[in-house]
Amino acid sequence: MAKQFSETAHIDSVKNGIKKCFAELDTFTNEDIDAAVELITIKTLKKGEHLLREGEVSAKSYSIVSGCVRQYYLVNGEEKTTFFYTEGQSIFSPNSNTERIPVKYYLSCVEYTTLSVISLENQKEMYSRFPVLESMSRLSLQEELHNYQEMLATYITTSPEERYLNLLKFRPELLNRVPQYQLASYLGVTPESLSRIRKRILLK
Amino acid sequence: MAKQFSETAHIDSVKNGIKKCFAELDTFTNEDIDAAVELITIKTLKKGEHLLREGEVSAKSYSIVSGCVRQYYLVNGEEKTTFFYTEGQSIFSPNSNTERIPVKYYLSCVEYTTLSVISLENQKEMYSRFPVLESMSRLSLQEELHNYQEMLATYITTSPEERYLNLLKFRPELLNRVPQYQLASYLGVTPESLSRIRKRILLK
DNA sequence: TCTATACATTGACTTTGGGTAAGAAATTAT
DNA sequence: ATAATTTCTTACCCAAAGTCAATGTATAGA
Repeated sequence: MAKQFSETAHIDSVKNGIKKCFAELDTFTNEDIDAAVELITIKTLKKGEHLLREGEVSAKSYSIVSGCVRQYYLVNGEEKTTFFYTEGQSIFSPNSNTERIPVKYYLSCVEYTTLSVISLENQKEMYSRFPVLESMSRLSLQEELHNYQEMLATYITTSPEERYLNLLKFRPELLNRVPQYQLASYLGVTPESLSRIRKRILLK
Repeated sequence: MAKQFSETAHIDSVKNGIKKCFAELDTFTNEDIDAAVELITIKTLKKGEHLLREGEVSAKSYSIVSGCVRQYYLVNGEEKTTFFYTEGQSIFSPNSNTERIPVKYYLSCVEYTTLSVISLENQKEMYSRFPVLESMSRLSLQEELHNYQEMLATYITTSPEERYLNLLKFRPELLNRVPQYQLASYLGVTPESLSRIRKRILLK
């Protein structure tokens, strides 16, 4: 990823990828697809750059094409990580979007990240033009709610060590992509404790 | 709540209460309201009775009129409480409803509880007849998602003691309604630890 | 390539929570 | 009202996690 990497070429190829996704639904004509993709923009962010900061109002929905975005809160000077978004996951702040309420968290890139972005206005337009997409999004809203219900339940019912083992099982890629101190705060422990947990597990 | 308590009278008064709620929206005629309320049933449950058990498929949505419902998981013999629903809150299992997937948790009444119930079919009918209600429900779905995002974040970023203090601040009624061992598992600790936490706080 | 910085591990010590068991207090049922 | 049961508290000891400080190890920048 040095001299010969062209951002514009990258973005074009991403847009083509999205068109292919639409094509697979095969309810759309080519013109439909072009029109829909017109409503989307592609955004790339370098490692460490922020997508959103505490106090800002979100007026967009994102979907991760490649890379990793971390959600964290700043609680008296400390970053408390609450989520990692990776390929295929979408990011939106339900009530900030609809009610113009500032968010309380940060969204920061763990690595070079490519996102598809759609503004609220364009989203409305897209839904009114392609109602299928709206029902799809309602379904994914429901699924997302269900996911969060389960995540909360899992968090309440497990110890840090179990959470680390769950991470190993269900999102092993994260371990190689994310610095340990961020994983630690995601698991609800200090980096020192995570280090000890890892040691304990190795000894078994 | 003894001899002179009449269940049917209670249910009638609850239905009237609901009609008044609809009336306040004032987009409905009286016939509309009657028709809508026809689609709803009222259910009462005694303390300790279950609304839903692990393995069952939920085909209904509930809203608490009065009382308190506890959600818990059974993890190798232990009840792990993950939520308390009280007056005004609604209970539904997004993906069990739409995908017919069995739920993994229990819903049990902490005290005598009155619920309004609507089946999925009736819900569809209600939405097609009164589209306002559908957009309202989509909004509340979003809000619910936002709530869960915040709850997860809060849970990750706080200690059991802080969570207890938060409960004191934001849901103090729960402390008098819910037995401590259930609160304890909701806070992610044993009853003994909650007892110690309470003592520690008193000493400050 | 070397250096500065960030990140990870380890150790000593403190605090907090878990496990068990016993007894006190409060509820519930008879 | 009394007995039975459930719930809550306390005490003990142990394990796990927090804190602080020191030491390695990686990484990124100059």
